[in-house]
Amino acid sequence: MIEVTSVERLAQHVGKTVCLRGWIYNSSSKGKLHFVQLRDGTGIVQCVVFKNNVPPELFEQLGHSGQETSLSLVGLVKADARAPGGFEIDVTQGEIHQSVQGYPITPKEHGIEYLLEQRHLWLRSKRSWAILRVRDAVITAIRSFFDERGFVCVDSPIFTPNACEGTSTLFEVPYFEQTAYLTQSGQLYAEAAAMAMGKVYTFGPTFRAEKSKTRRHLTEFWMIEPEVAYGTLDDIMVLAEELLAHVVAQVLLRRPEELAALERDVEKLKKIVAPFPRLSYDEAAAILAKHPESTFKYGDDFGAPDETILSNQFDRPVLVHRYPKEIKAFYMKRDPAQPDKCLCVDVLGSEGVGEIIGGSQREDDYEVLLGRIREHKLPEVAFQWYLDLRRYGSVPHAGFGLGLERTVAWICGVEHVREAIPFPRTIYRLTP
RNA sequence: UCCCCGAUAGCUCAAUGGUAGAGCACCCGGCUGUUAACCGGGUUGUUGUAGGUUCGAGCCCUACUCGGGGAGCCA
Repeated sequence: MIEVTSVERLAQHVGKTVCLRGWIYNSSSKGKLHFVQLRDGTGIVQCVVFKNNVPPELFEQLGHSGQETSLSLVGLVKADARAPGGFEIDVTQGEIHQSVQGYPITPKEHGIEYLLEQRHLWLRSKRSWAILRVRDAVITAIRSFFDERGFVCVDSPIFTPNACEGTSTLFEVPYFEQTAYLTQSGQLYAEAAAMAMGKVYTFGPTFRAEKSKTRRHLTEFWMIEPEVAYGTLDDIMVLAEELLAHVVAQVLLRRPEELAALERDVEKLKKIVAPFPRLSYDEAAAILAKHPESTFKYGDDFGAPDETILSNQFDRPVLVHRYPKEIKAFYMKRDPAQPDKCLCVDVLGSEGVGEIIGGSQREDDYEVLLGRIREHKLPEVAFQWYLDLRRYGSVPHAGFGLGLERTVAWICGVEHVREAIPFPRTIYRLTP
C-alpha cells in the first residue's frame, strides 16, 4: 500500500514512493517530459513525469491539463537541488480527477479588482496561501499567549442593542420586532466578564459601517480584546508589548517559508522584542511639531501620515499614551496627574503601518461614568447594565483591542488589510 | 460626505482625432531539466453606459455606472 502524504512532510519520505493529492499550480512540458508543480495546501513540489516512466494515457492527459487540474500522483521522493524547494517526485503513476483548461488566475499579473472578484480562487495563489497561514499562526499565538497567562476567552455577542461609541457607524439589522446592530466592539461585555473571571479576552468579528476606503479599513474585521480586573494602564501597556513580541516570535518560528514566499524582510521582524519605545501624547506632538511634513495641530488626534512619521522613528512598535480627553472615548479614565489627559494607549506598528492596538484604563467610578454618558448624550437606559459594573464591586480595570487584520498585514509586510482576511468586506464589496 | 485616478480581447496593457494591437491564457505542432520555460502556427473586440462636438471619436466635452487610492473616523 502506497502511503499518502503531504508536501510539508516530504523530507521524511526521501527514497520512498508516496502518493500526493492536490492541484496543478503550474506546469511546463519538454516534449517527452512534463514538469508539474503540484500544490496540495501544505506547499508546492515539483513532480517530474518522463514519458517512458508512466502509463501513456496519463502522460497524454497531463499534456492537456492546465492550472488547477485536480490529481493524485505517485512517485519516488528525491532530494534534488534543481527542484524548487529541494525535493521532487519522480512520477510513476497517477490519476487525474478533473482536467481543467482556462483557469482564470494565471501566474502573470492581475489587477486588484479582478483578483477581489475572484477571491474564492485567488485564495489558492502562493501569496494568499502564505498570508492566510500567517494569519492562522497569529491566531494560535494569541490564544496560547492568553491561555498561558490565565486569561479566559469569553465570547461577546454579535447582535447588540446599542452602540459602544456612538451610532453613526453601526450596521442595522431587523431583529424580530426590534432593531439590532452588529457589534463594533466586545469591550463593554469584556468588562462585565472581567468582573466575573478576572482576566478575560474576547475574540470575534466586529463591524463598522464607516465609509472608509483605505488600505487600513474593512467593514468586517476580527478583534482581540483583553480586559484585566485590577489592571492599570501600565499593566496593559506591558501586556500589549509582550503579546506583540510573542506573536511575531511565533510567526518567525512556525511560518518561515510563508514569510519567504512573501519576500518579507525577517530581520525587521527579529527586532520586535519587548520592551517597546513609549511616548506620551505630548512627546509625540513635540516630534511632529519638528517634522516638516506634518500638519499636526496640538490637541488633535494623529492622522494616518502622523502615525507613519511617529512609527518610522523606531524599529519596533511604539506605544503612544495619555491623549487629550476631548479626542477619546467616554469610558476612558482620566489621568489623576493631568486631568486633561486619558489613561489610554495606542500602539503603532513598526515600518509606518499605523495603529494596530487601542486601549485604556476604564473609568470605574459610578458618578463620573454616569456624568460622561450624559455629557456624550448617550442613551442612559441602554447603559444601565454597564453602570451596574460600577455599582457592584467596581475595581480599576483596563484593556485594549488588537486589530487582527492590521496585525497580520503588518507582520506579512502587505500593504492592504483586505489581503489579511479570507473574504474581505469593504464599503463597495460584498462578494464573493 | 469630500478630493484624486481609472474603465480597450478571458487577463495585463498599448494605440498623434484618421485601418483596434502586443504579451499572457486557450487550441495545434516541436523539444529529456523546466523554474512566470522556450520555438512555430492559430482563435479571441458592442473600446463601461447614454448623449454631444467633428467629415471622422478608444482618444475631445457632459452626465451616469462600476471600481481603485486617499481624507475624515477608527482596529
